[in-house]
Amino acid sequence: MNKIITKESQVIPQPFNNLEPSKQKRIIDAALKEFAENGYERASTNQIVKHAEIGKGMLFYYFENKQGLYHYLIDYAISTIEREYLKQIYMEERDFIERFSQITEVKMTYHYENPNVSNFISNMYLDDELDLPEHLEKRLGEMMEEGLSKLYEDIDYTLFREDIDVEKAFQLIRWSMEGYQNDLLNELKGQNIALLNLDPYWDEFYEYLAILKTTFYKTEEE
Amino acid sequence: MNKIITKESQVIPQPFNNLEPSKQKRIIDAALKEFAENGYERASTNQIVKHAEIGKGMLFYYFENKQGLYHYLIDYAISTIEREYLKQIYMEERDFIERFSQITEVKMTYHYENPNVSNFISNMYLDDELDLPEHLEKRLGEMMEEGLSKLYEDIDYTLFREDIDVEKAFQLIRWSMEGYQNDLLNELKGQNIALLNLDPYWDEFYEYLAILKTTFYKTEEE
DNA sequence: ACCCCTCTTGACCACTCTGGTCTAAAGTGT
DNA sequence: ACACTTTAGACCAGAGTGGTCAAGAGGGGT
Repeated sequence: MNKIITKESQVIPQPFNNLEPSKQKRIIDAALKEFAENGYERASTNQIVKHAEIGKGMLFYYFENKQGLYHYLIDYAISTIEREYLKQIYMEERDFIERFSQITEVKMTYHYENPNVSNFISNMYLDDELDLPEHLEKRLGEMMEEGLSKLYEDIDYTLFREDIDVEKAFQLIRWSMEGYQNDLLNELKGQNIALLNLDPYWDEFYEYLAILKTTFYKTEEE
Repeated sequence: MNKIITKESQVIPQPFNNLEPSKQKRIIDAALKEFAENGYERASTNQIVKHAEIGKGMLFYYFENKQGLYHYLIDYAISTIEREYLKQIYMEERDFIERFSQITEVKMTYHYENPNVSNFISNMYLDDELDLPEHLEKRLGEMMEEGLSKLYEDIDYTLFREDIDVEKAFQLIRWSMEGYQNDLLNELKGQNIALLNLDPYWDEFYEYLAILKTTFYKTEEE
């Protein structure tokens, strides 16, 4: 017997956990990438073992089957996102634009340090017709909720000018920053980020933030 | 001989053009959808003939091969987009927010009346590793350029408040409206739009526009 | 020397699907 | 009756699928 069953009756692949971390990482990365690029159905276990540089048999020795691997990856992705992205957000900042700016920075950093996880999770949401076990659905829901609370909790409403609806202002600011982020990601796609100096983009980003503050916040004169 | 060669040495499928329009449409729609959902490589000609309700042989009687069909569809898509979307934009409106609002309306209408073309073209841009013949690349470029000029040409800069960079304001407004549009499309995805009353969403959209005007345009007091 | 257990490989399986061909027939016009 | 166009789908060779399994490698205990 080389699998143990936890209280949640979730199968933990023991031999896999005992692997040298570098090999573990190779497999996880290869799998995340394959699923991210192709979705669950079309992802090929043959491609995964090829890129992970392991024999075909090993994948099914470590994991029960393709679906088991996929569920493991979702679990893995949620854990790193919570640990390395959500937990990094500094909640003492009560200025909405500053808070969101910080979230954008953390998110971009995370995206470039874990591109496979990042792509895997966003494409997983697009994959229809896959039903996940309850405990994963639950964890995804919790992650979602935690993300939302990081965005909106404890925000100082009094900074906003009074002639506009604050909730709508939130959305407009969110769309603006996400739009900048998307355009940027698109522009830099395919380039090796390690060789790239992102500072000019951050400067540009801060200029946009300044405009958002000018337009959506109260003017400071008495 | 049932193909004719034009001056641009582009193959026009003559028997296909002589088809009853309803059958033509069935084939085009089935193909657009299959390519949109799967990308060029993974789109299946078997699925196309099945959904178009024609025999397998017919597809290769009408078109030289899979690639010929794909190129025909790109050409077709560009034509309808130019005719039914770009040409509908009213250029006399010099207020940027109003202009963009109008573009959003036309685009949404087009999207719901031609969802297959719309999805086909946007997913085509995501498809790497396909190189198109020069005349198609050229037409795509022209379409792009026409779209951009519809957005920015002849805009009245004097409406904007003077303490912000107008170019950056353009982007912020663009991201805001595109963000609203994306969120909405996402929310309504899968629902039958014919049965849906979109008016409340338009009302909400106009409220956002009002805020954008309040924040980015000059106040009218003397 | 031997056993036992874990770890590893890749050939192999039965199956599905691929783009494309081709034969044979049905329709159409004269 | 004949020529021509249009139609359907069985068929092809090849590639790829998730998953299995027999065979062996490595290492610790005796």
